[in-house]
Amino acid sequence: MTVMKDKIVSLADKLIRVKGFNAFSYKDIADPLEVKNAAVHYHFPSKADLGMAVVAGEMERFRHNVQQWKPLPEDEQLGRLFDVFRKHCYAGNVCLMGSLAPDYETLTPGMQEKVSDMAEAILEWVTDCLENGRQHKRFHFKGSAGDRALLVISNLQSSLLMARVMGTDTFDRISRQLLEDLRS
Amino acid sequence: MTVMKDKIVSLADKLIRVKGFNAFSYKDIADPLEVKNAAVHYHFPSKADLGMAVVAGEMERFRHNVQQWKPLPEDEQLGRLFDVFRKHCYAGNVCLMGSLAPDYETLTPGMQEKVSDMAEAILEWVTDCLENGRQHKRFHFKGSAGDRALLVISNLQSSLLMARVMGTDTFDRISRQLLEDLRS
DNA sequence: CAAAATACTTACTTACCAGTAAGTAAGCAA
DNA sequence: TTGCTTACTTACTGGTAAGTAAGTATTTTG
Repeated sequence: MTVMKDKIVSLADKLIRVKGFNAFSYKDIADPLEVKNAAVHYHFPSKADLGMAVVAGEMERFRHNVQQWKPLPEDEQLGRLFDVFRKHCYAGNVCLMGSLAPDYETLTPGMQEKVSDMAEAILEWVTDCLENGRQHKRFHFKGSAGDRALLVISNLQSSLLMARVMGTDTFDRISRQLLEDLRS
Repeated sequence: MTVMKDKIVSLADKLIRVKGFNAFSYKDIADPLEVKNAAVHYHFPSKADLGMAVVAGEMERFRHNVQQWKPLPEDEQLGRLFDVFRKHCYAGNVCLMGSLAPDYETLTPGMQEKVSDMAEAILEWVTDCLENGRQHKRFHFKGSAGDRALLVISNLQSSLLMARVMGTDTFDRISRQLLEDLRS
């Protein structure tokens, strides 16, 4: 990936999180980077190509993160995931899933697949994290790890959405509660 | 409200839930109703006016519902709220908050206020429901009722989003877990 | 050194969007 | 029956959207 390509994806990522996929245009990317919209089309012929690159970038960061967290105890691993979301909250972002899921029906099949893959990858990781954490007595919860993981992800996702509407402390109230529930 | 006005709001409601506020146009409303887009502008001069009418309609339904649920025990009242969301899930809808929150930064101040009011009204009701339910020993949970209510709402909201990406049973897995947690 | 690939710009197209101005048919009201 | 209101239609505007074709400067490569 070239420098410009990186800049475009990074800006698109921010725009998707702040304005939503259908509310930003190539102009919103071209202007700040001081190029013409055709330059953006050169790197990403269609908006769906750009969207898929953004999702792919997020997936790569996620995989890199969980790899680095591996030596940590499970409760701390999950805490790191919460930290990622907390940073997004303070930056005024929502998560990619939270932004793209409402627009899901308007996305190309290619993008839908990428979004769906992302959801499954995160769910799988949280499920394993919870399952292992329970075995090591670091987490305590009823029901299956998979169901509990859905609950955790769903909370992380919409706490960012609610924080946007009701203020940033909404995120902290939800995530604190959630972590406390799991630890006791 | 005239018949046509009702039809427009009802169609707009569906479009917001399925495609998102920024992804539907006046044409999407005018065509199925077999009128011209100017007719829609006649009833709702700007798209924000239409959006606010949709939110107001949802608020009215919500107020009407909770009024009707009042005689029920609190756990059943909350169950009814879950039923409303479940029906949306099966209809392929997300909730209004789930759809409008990601687009929040692109909304007019007037719409932002309506969305914010809606969020607070729902939070207030769920908080009271949980608080009263706990006093009557029908709910059991740690922490404040307000924080717990945030968790409940956040789960309802994003379970609809996740259901869209991962399939409808996602909603049931999350909501079942959530209700069981509260009852025991 | 020539050819080819890279990374754009210029200039454009097609399509759609929200919104509006002006007109009209039907109904009601004094 | 005249005037006013309601509920539209017709016809349009200005703006913006995604996307493209053709050209150009720069770098890379055989």
